[in-house]
Amino acid sequence: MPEIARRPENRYGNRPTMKDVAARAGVGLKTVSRVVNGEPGVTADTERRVQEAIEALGFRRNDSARVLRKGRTASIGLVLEDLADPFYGPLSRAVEEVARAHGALLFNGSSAEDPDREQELALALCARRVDGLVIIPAGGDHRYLEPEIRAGVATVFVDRPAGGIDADVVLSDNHGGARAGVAHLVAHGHRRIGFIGDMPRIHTAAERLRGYRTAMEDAGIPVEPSWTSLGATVPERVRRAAEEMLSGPAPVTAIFAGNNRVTVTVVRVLAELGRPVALVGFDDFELADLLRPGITVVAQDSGRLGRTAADRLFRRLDGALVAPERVELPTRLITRGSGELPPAG
Amino acid sequence: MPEIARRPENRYGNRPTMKDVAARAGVGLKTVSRVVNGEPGVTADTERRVQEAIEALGFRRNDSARVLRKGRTASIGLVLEDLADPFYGPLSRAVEEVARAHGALLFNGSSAEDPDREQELALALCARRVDGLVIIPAGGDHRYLEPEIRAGVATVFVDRPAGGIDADVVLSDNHGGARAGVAHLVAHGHRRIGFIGDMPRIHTAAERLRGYRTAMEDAGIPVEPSWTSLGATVPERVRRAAEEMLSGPAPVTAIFAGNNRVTVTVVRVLAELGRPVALVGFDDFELADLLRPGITVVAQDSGRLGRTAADRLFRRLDGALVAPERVELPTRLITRGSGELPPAG
DNA sequence: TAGAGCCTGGACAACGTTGTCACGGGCGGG
DNA sequence: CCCGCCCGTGACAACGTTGTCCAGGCTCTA
Repeated sequence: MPEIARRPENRYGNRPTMKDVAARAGVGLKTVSRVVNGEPGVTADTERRVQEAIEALGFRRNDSARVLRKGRTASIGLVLEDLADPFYGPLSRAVEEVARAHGALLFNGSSAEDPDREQELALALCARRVDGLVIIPAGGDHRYLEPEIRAGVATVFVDRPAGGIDADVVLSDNHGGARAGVAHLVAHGHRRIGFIGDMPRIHTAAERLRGYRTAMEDAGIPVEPSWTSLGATVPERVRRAAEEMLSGPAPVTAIFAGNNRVTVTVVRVLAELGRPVALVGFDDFELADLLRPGITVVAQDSGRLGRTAADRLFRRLDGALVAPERVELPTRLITRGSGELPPAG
Repeated sequence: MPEIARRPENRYGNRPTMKDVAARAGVGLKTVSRVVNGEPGVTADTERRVQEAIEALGFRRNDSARVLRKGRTASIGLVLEDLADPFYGPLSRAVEEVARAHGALLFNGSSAEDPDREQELALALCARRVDGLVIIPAGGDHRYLEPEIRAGVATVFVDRPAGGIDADVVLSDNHGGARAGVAHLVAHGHRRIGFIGDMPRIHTAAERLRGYRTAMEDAGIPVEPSWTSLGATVPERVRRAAEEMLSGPAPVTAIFAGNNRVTVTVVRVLAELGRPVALVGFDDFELADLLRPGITVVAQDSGRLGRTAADRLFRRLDGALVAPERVELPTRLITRGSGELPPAG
């Protein structure tokens, strides 16, 4: 009966370990570890022998084992809504850069705006023992993270606040931004101003709606129910909402769009309409300046959101034991033409 | 002398382990493992006791240790050029979805078009023992991955081919796409056609240039050196290149733009010019249809690139021992107006 | 030249999990 | 009624690394 190979054939495809390197170099295990980690206490000659063995075998340290031993994984997790959404690209990249500066790798996952999936992802990342989490909440209840945070997972929420727990949050000034955007329309003579936004269970959507209402109240304009559309932002629905507001005996003369997907659809509707209607959108987007007219927007800096959040996270990992904080970043109104159109009719 | 705590204070923030759960439930370690993993052979009563202990302690399995024992990490790495680039968003998301379907998590890193950084990232991921890698090459030499691939890391290259090693590659038909785009301009009567692209050391850029040359040759048009601009795609340079081609006694009447960043800059230049110049761009981009004229593009499906690559990767992980293959996905010409302008002058 | 101290290197345990195996008790069949 | 089998359970080793500690040989000084 032939001897069965002891090493299971396909663990890491039978990778060499420090033990193998040590055997080949004729030194002890720990000496290899020292060389690999650049620790002092190894003579030049020994080091050379070890290096040669490493080269020859194609050894690469198994960071999984290292992690197990050291207790830190040097990795963080980012849970966002959709990697494919241009808004999250710069945010994601910014988080990555900060992580890189701290020698950490980044796990990335999309919740697809589904609270269950967000939880599943976040907990899977915790099981991997990421050192920290940056979460763009999809759900409104994050108590499931309580044991994790207590156990030391640094956690920062971005773009939307956490629900039910006390944690760091980095937000844009959605209320103030929307208020300023709508006030801008008012300043240009509009009174019948429509608002098309996302489901109000999403915090940013609710805040922007609130900003709209505040601005209208500031201007002493009572808001007609038909001027407001909340709900899914699939193009067909936005299109229908816009068309309804723009028809009838007293149509709106300006629209405030609650996010970039809405803005784009509204631009399409207006292009077909022929009649000039003022438009201000929340979120900047590429090429907004190239359209005719250029689209006036309330811009938030998604890269800065990510950088701020990641900075906070690593400060916490570096031992800062400050109380959880809520940071609100300012928005910026960029005028390009569409928001400065006078009311028609 | 007080007893010093045995448990180092801040490993995983002193998380409970299976051992702790076992002690609390009054069962053996392995029984906890069985419950956690849903293995059979545990009575309902025992299971209940274990579950209670898990809840009470807030236990979560340490997948790092699990990985060490099992040899598979259920994670894959994606090395791309820039997460913030809209082209990579859908690609990244597609890879993530496939990974998710296979129960794997996704590491994500940007090489910033720097070969050293690509290598550093890829090797860091290998050290974490990712099961597989999806790489969008920044460099032209990937022999550094040879030992890793031999050791069993499934590797698929996307968007650009690997250098120096035999591995799976998923590409767009850059040559054919560019050729078709330029031929489209020729068909609309243009003969003096400019090409503005990226550095030819980037494979896609070189292929698209080749496609341009093939199309010109097909049409029997000799290419003037001044019609071609290759190099960094920072806006200022593209702008200068475009302005040069468009001036002089025999300016180009059409421009083929080698990627979406170039296209956008060219659109800006043309908008300022006032004179109609035909334009076809490689890569589609959002809102291309809303510009006046709409921008005609050669579109590639970045999501499909990612999906195809990830599918291949997991097929390999599932044991398929097929030879490395080169897959080329078709591109699609989308006419929107800018490519159908007749030559001016 | 002898003793003290330093410097290099290795043996060993531990990290938290899973695979292997053995043990004991209950039950069914002969 | 007894034997054997199966089922539930737990002890133990192993995964690959790092931290601790000790041994042995060297150098430097008195």
